[in-house]
Amino acid sequence: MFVRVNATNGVPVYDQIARQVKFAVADGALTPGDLIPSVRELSKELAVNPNTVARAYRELQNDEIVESARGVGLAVRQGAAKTCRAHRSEWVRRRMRLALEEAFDAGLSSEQVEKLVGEELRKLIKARPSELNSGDES
Amino acid sequence: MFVRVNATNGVPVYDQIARQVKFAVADGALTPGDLIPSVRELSKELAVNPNTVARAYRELQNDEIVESARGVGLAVRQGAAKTCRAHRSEWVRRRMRLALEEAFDAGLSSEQVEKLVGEELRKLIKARPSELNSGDES
Amino acid sequence: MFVRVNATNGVPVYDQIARQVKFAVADGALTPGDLIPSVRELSKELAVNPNTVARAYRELQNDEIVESARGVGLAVRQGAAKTCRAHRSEWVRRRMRLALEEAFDAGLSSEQVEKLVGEELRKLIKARPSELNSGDES
Amino acid sequence: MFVRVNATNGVPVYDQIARQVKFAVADGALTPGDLIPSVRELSKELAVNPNTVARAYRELQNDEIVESARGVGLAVRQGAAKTCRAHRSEWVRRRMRLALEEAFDAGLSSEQVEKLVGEELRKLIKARPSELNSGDES
DNA sequence: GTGGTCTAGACCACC
DNA sequence: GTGGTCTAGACCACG
Repeated sequence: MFVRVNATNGVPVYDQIARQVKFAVADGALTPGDLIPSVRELSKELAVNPNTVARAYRELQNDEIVESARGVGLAVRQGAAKTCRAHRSEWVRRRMRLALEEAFDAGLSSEQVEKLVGEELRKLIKARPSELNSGDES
Repeated sequence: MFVRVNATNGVPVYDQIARQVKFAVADGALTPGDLIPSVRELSKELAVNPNTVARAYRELQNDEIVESARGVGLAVRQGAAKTCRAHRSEWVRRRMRLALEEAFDAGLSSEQVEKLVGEELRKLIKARPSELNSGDES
Repeated sequence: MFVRVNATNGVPVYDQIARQVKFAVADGALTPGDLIPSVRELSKELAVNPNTVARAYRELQNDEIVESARGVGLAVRQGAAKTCRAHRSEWVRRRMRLALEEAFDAGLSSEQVEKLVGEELRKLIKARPSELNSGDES
Repeated sequence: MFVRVNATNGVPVYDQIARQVKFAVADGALTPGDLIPSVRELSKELAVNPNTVARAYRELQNDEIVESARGVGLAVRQGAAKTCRAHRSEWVRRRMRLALEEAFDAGLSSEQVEKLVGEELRKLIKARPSELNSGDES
């Protein structure tokens, strides 16, 4: 299954779920017409309350990623992949920009920031050598 | 004044205050013996609840950045600059690592992440040309 | 075929089916004695659960629009046209009144409502020039 | 108070609340900077569960009508009036268009629809003579 | 079986 | 005091 939640990192569980579904769509792991796991199923699998999953799914409907197929379940909408890639891109960019701004606000020079980013990036690439290439950004 | 807070960005106000004081010390804008603004003064200036400022100052005392000069106020401690630079460095690194990890978790390839970071970094450097060089990192 | 359903617009599918059969009778597209499509036939054509069609047909029997012709199917009853026209009229009126009430509840003035209704009405008439005149209202 | 809910008309309570707050902003009854009633307060007044109010308020935040002032409450955002008038207008229009489309789909001629709308409109205006003029539509 | 709404109540962080 | 998150469980309409 494509969803994994961490209940202890402060990020709301419903948010983690919604985001991971979006990323799965962005990657093509879910394609238009696919049904996403039922609320009850996923809530059992993740051992969280069904309402929490329902809340994540509600957000996916608000964002027009998914639509309700009456009495059947929730299906990925046409064109969702594009939306999801855009969301993902935007989201990652925003997080990155925030981190960089914080570094500058902390009083570091651009050289210091550049050096620090490079170091952390290299560490992470070394730690995750097996990254599969995924959907390109819009 | 060296403190500016944003009440609507989700970051706790007391946290913003404490951090900015630390950064001011790291930069040498505050040096050992300097008094930091009184709780009432700063709370008035920032239009913030005095309890919030008090909480920030409590954290600064816990972290041994400032100490109470009885009857006078709170003064920056000897050796605080070193501590603050270490805090700053550690904090910025952690934030950066988190942002990068999130980017990978979102399914981006290392090339995509590298490109994106570079873009955002260049944007920010252009937007803030007047960065003063500040204390080097431990 | 005179029935078309939209599974994603929130209106119950069985309701859409029942109503459209009634409207067909009101218009004279179905006349007393005509057999309506079998449950299995219609369910296959609409790609809908047979239970859903069955439920629609049950309502039509309750409303005395159709009756079971044993071993043959369901047939439009004598006098059904009059009933259907009445249902149609009542239903349309109720929907219209609700929409208008909502507009007032939203805080619009009667002038604003009048203007808005006129605009939408003109748009629709332009978009559907080929309306056939149908049964007059009771 | 500017909110009144009807728990028996099928429309979700949280939806009624969110919409009525929007309409209050559209009308200028709430202006930017105003705090909307606290979750607990409104839930007590309407005798509904606090979570239900919270859900309505969450939607208002998603729609950028309102923003959280940390520890203080939810405040109407700058520019919300414009957004709210647009939402209101769009919403009323959509409801009206649906009702009119339904009338045509039911097989009525444009003359019949026009007549029917006129009748219902006159009835309602007579029943609500004291409509105050409110914010114009964008 | 599916999702949707609502209630009741706990716990948290923040001001 | 404020909102935010999560749990637990009930009830409903739909297929």
